[in-house]
Amino acid sequence: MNDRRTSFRDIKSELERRIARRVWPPGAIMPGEEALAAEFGAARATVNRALQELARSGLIERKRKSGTRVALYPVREARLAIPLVRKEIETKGARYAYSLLSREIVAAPDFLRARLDLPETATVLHLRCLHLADRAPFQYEERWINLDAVPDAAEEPFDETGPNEWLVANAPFSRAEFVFRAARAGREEAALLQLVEGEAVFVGERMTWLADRPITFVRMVHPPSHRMVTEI
Amino acid sequence: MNDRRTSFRDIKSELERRIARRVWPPGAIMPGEEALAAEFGAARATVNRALQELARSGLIERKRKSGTRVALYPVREARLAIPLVRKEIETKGARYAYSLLSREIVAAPDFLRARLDLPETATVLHLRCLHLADRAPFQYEERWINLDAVPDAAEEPFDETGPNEWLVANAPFSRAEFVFRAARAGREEAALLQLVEGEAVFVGERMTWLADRPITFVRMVHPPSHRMVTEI
DNA sequence: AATGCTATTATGTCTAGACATAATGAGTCA
DNA sequence: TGACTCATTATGTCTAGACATAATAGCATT
Repeated sequence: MNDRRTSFRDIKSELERRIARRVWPPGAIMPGEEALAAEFGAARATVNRALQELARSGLIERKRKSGTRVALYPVREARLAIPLVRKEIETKGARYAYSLLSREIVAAPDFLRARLDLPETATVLHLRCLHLADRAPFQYEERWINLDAVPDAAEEPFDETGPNEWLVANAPFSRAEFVFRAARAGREEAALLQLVEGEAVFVGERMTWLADRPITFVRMVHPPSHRMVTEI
Repeated sequence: MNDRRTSFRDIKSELERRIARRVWPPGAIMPGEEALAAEFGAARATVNRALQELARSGLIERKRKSGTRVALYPVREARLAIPLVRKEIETKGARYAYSLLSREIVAAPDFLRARLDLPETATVLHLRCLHLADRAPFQYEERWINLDAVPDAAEEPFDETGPNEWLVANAPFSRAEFVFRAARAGREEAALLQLVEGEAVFVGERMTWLADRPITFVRMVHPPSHRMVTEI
């Protein structure tokens, strides 16, 4: 028999169970790390790790001196995987195709400078692409790449593979910000996605930074049939 | 002078910086924990924590025996916080208001039986509510609660506070599925959200289960000004 | 009553050392 | 050649003890 030591996972799931069974109802203060460590026969650091993970997932709230309490309104977190468009399409069993619509190096437009906090002198690579699934338009991508941060991008044609694939392999990021919203298709978007103008489109925007240097901003427009799905 | 010890945060950001500067390009193997610990003059556990956090954020990949390498195709996961509508509105500094539009107990409609995998005999509580931020419509909520799983809900009037607040405190869930999409506002939705019919709305749908028992299905409709924001 | 100091307390983080475990590769045997 | 065993190695986790830090409560002072 392998009597393993109690792991932080065991402690974590036992605490989860107790919270679910309302041994500690929402808002209640839980025992301190010291007490839990004694109960589980583990070191305080082990209990600490379990509690920190629970706090990160939003189930409990911790404050120095005050102690640890079960969250009153647990902010549940869904993990939203952000795959490459190509992978996303291939996962659905459809054939992926890509086409580059335009490519130009320009001074950063005002809205972009504001969004990414770029200097006046910044030049960017502006790309417009279309991603298709089984010949049907799947995503219209409009992207700006900060050439000060990623000068190599200026040498890339991006005519065979999309800029996301290249960036993923060549310009890692440490921070990203996502915005999702609904909008009406403009004339150009509608034409590209084969929609009626004014149709509802699902828009995702992403900004990425690497150690506070802005890397890229991308707008991804999907037809209304698109579903963004996730689960806990 | 207080020459503080090097923290796992310092190590983490220094490693991030080096990855950014391509000291270790994507795919490259980084030094082992032991070596990094020696370099930074810290304990291995401290380096370990920094590396684990970087791995969790997707920037690096770790494997026993093989070592740690900079991710080639970082599969990034955004954490999507799903707060209570009320909290969401209050966080923005707006005044929250709620109103119940209708409440009835009915046999589960077909589409719902299919979505939640309910038996033919299932009865559900059907609620329609409106959430307002500073008197402006913020979210139209249409909800079905499985009364077989949550019988107490039948006793609740839901005229003062919304069903989500009650459920959060009274019916925990273990699994949830989310769908986000764009759609055009129907006549009723448009009227309630004070929009023109056919306007683009942001729709979120959520299904929850507790140990495989379906709890509730909710459709949340937002006006096009709505932004769902998250970051890594 | 209001303010400021101080002790207390629970969490946050670090260290040093240990054992656990997965993955690899080399060596052994049929 | 192929299957198996075993040593090696880097990460994964745990322990015990220590100091750091934020937040609080109580006390003293104004």
